[in-house]
Amino acid sequence: MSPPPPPRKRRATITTVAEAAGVAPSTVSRAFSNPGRVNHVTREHVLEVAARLGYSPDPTARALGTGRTGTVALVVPDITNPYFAGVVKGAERAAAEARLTLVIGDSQESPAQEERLVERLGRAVDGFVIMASRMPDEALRRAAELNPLVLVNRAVPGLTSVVADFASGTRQIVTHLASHGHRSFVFLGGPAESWSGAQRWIGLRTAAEELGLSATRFGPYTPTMASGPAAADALLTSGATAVVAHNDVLAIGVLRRLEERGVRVPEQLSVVGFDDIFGADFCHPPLTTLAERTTEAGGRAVETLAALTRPGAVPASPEAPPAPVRVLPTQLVVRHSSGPAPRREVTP
Amino acid sequence: MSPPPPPRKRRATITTVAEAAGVAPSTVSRAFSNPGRVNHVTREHVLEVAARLGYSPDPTARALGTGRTGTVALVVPDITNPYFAGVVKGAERAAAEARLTLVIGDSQESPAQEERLVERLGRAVDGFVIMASRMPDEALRRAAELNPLVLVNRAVPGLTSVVADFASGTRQIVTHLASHGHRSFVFLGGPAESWSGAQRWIGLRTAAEELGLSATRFGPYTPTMASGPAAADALLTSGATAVVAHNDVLAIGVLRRLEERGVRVPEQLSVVGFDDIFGADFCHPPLTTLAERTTEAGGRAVETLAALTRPGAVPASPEAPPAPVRVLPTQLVVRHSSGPAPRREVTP
DNA sequence: ATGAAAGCGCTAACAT
DNA sequence: ATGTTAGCGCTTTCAT
Repeated sequence: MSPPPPPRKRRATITTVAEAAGVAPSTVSRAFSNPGRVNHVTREHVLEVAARLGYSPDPTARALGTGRTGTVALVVPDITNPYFAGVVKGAERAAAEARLTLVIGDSQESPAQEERLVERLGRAVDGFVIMASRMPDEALRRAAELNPLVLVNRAVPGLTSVVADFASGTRQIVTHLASHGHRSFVFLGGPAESWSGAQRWIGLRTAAEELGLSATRFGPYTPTMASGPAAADALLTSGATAVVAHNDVLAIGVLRRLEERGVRVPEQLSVVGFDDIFGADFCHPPLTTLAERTTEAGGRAVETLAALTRPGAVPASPEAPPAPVRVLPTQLVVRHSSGPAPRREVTP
Repeated sequence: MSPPPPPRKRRATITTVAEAAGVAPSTVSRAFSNPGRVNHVTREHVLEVAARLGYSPDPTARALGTGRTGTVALVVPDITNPYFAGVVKGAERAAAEARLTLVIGDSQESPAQEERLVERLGRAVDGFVIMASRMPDEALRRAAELNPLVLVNRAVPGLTSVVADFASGTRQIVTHLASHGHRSFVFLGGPAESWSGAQRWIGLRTAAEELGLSATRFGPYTPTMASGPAAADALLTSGATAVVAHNDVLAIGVLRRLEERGVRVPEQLSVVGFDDIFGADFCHPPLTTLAERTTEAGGRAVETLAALTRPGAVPASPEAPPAPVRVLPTQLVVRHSSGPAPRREVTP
């Protein structure tokens, strides 16, 4: 009944290798981390012995001395959300290029869990890229004092970040709707802690005002498909002709519910999402949505982080210049979930 | 132009705290990791000082001594594949229950990258759960000698694992097809290194034989939507009436291509997938697919791992009993992508 | 109950 | 070019 005990082997250490090779531990160390400062032939020899013993340097022990681990962490609010796939891919590519190991942490949409993760991983990694952080500004600033850190889709004064151009994106959405004769729309809001959610709403409202539409916010809703029915039902009582959802998974959940309830999209109701996730192009009908350059965002974020963690970088400087925030373009992908506003019954 | 230097703060160490609290470092250590072996009031005091200084023990340094880090790694072949979402969720729940931190590594479908990851993370975590490993048996065995390790959807003699019941699952699929009058089907194979891919094909072929159908394998195909067109086109030339794809994302890719080419599903062709991923229920038509208990698999895997990594566990025992493999049931979810075989032109 | 000291695996001066 | 030594932050005997 007890788990089987596969025999565990003791790993070779630098001392083991040193003895077996007849050299000092420091020579072994150099052979691995400072080639060029050791004779070529002894290096060969050491490496060979090490290989035979199955030795490889312990990054943990190394880190204790140097403070550098060669690992960076990407933390996301919900790895289950296909939205983050692009960020992960981009981050992986950039990490590989910078010869960094990437680990992923999932905060499960919980600010507390996110803090715990950052706290816990802080000593084990060289830095963080935090995607769509739910942590309060203050906590983020504190974290940034302990570890290099770059934010994606979250801006905090003083911290470096890469964000999508929501101002432009939301304007594209509202313009699209207006051009189809919609006079108003409702926004299905996401989590209260979501910075990008806030940006989306601000942008939407501003654009609506400029274009003379009226905008109403519903929610907040958890951005999962399971929230679709509640959101859709709320929507239906409002008589809206168009709806913009916090993100695509919520939008798809809404779409499903509308279909269940016999509401035709886009004939009776237009729906627009954010993110252009896996599935947005094959749901029914295919979803009009604002696409971000997530892969690029992930890549740029770890590139920036890599620069921040490179040896020479970042001695404590009291008078730091404002951290740069890099803005990435967004693009509205028009599919079939949005179209002309339904005609009103007008008495002639 | 250079990245902004946010001033970095030095973390408090056990010594800092000891001095500030007027006790020895060992007392601080005990206050954190061995309460009960320190006077209650001094403990309170130490903890308070530590909090004031923002101190928390460095898991890395701790690991150097104890060999335990409180972290486990989940490695997956492609975090981008929605299939893994369930495993991740289950693993997270179980990790939280066992008070373990979970990090995720993505091997990007590369056996080499997977090995590198395991090698690199080996010292930084207490153990691994490796999902759908692409590594050769031998490499896996070697890894298991260095770290506790449990496999998901991969069986290697001697190693502990949790796997889906593909024998039953594939029989369900073939029975479903046979009951609809299909006399043959083609299997769109996945990556050559995929153990579960192999199991799927073996099961399919066996069941087909028993039920008197004929089965043909195509591929291998990369299990992404991008492979859909090639797979679908190959399929079309074969005149098959039914197709079983390596997984859902490939199946959905095929579905899209078929729609493009005007092939009606399921009237002209039935398609079945594996995994029941996000999207399988809202693609067009909704996909018939074999559902696994991925969340349970992820949960059980880290539970098992947690048991394996618990202090007392697993001293090197030479004569280990065969490791248990736990089999989880599978269930065919019939949706609208599969149905009766098209009638053949039969001359009477 | 607490302190002192050794050591975990490695790197980085400092010697030689 | 290589060996010696002193830590890195923590846990853990062993004393007291």
